[in-house]
Amino acid sequence: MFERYGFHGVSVNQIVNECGTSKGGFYHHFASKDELLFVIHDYFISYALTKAQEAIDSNQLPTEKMQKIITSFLKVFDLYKPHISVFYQESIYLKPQYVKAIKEKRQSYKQIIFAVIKEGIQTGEFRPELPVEITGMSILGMVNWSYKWYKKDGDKSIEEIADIYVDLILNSLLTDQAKQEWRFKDYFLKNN
Amino acid sequence: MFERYGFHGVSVNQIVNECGTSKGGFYHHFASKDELLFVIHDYFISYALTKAQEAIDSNQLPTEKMQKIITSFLKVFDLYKPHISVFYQESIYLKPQYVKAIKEKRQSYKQIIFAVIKEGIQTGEFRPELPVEITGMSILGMVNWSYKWYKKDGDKSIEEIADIYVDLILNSLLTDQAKQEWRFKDYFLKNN
DNA sequence: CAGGACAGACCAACCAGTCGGTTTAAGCCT
DNA sequence: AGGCTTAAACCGACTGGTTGGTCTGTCCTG
Repeated sequence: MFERYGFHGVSVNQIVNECGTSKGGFYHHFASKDELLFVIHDYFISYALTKAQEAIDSNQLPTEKMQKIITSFLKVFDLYKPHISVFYQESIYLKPQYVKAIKEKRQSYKQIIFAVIKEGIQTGEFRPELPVEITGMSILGMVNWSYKWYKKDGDKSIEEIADIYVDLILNSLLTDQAKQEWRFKDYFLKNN
Repeated sequence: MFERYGFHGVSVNQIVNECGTSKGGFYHHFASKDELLFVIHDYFISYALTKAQEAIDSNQLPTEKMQKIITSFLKVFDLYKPHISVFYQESIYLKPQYVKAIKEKRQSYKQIIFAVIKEGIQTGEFRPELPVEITGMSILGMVNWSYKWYKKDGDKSIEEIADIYVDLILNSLLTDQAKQEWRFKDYFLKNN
């Protein structure tokens, strides 16, 4: 077996070749390959966190907050697909300091989602029998996974996908009573 | 910077050391590291596929089929968590022949889920306004992602998590009419 | 002419895979 | 039962090649 296929993610040599630069240039700007990966991750996670924070800081109903979070979450995949793909290929064996920093930001995002679900249950919009953590993780998983299949030139735009996800999620979360309220009707897909 | 942390997944040396065997022994049983990874993946994906196939071959309502698929899907994470973890760390740069074989099995699984959703829409159990592919991918993502956080000794058992996921998914899928039918009541969480 | 930006040869570490040799154990003959 | 044969199981030093990172030096700009 002689064939090799480029084993372990993207090497620094590949990066500098495709950028038309050099090893020296690269290490002049980044302390290590780990740092580059961290910066790439920070770029898109910061966008997601900012948008989610904006949503929960607003004076809106939990349903509306959830809609805004899901929509901006999916938007991240549209804006930063390349960043995210690099990161998911490489992320496993970063130095502990970088892993820590990344985990903290992801933890914050998770907590925002949990907080909205809790608030929605308190206001009576969301079903009280739902366990906050598992429900939150299911939402995170459902949306996060879409980076694996979403294509910019696919059948559906990111906004259309977001509308579908919001419909699916709110159908799971809202109480029967809340679903019948007029103010929420715009969040559901039209029954053709 | 001298420190190294074992960069790219698990090396063959690490594997044979921890197994108390040797390079020679390893390559006596496997043609390549790729083949080992393929065998590991095939082990758990075959279980999932078999269970899902059993579900759709049964003479049951789409709702019941979906419940069986989700439950067995989650069970895979309980049974094969180590296999799955190894695979997700390593999978990116397999030789094309292995990638092809793996993608085919994953494609089959996807098609089974799509088929159940289609059938459910045809029988009137599931909401006709839902797009089959996106809905299917959202279910796949939601369940698949749980390998990242599920712990055997966590708060909730895999069966409890499955019950919650089935509730969430069926609340998204079922029509208002179907939800009120007596025969589906057991699939929903109790309203305490 | 000073200092940041960049180039690329170079290095030690590490990787998947090889190969000649050794151990183990089962089958067979007497 | 005990020796003989044979092949599979297993070992680990070794190889060719790639990796992340370093270092010396050059270029460019103020």
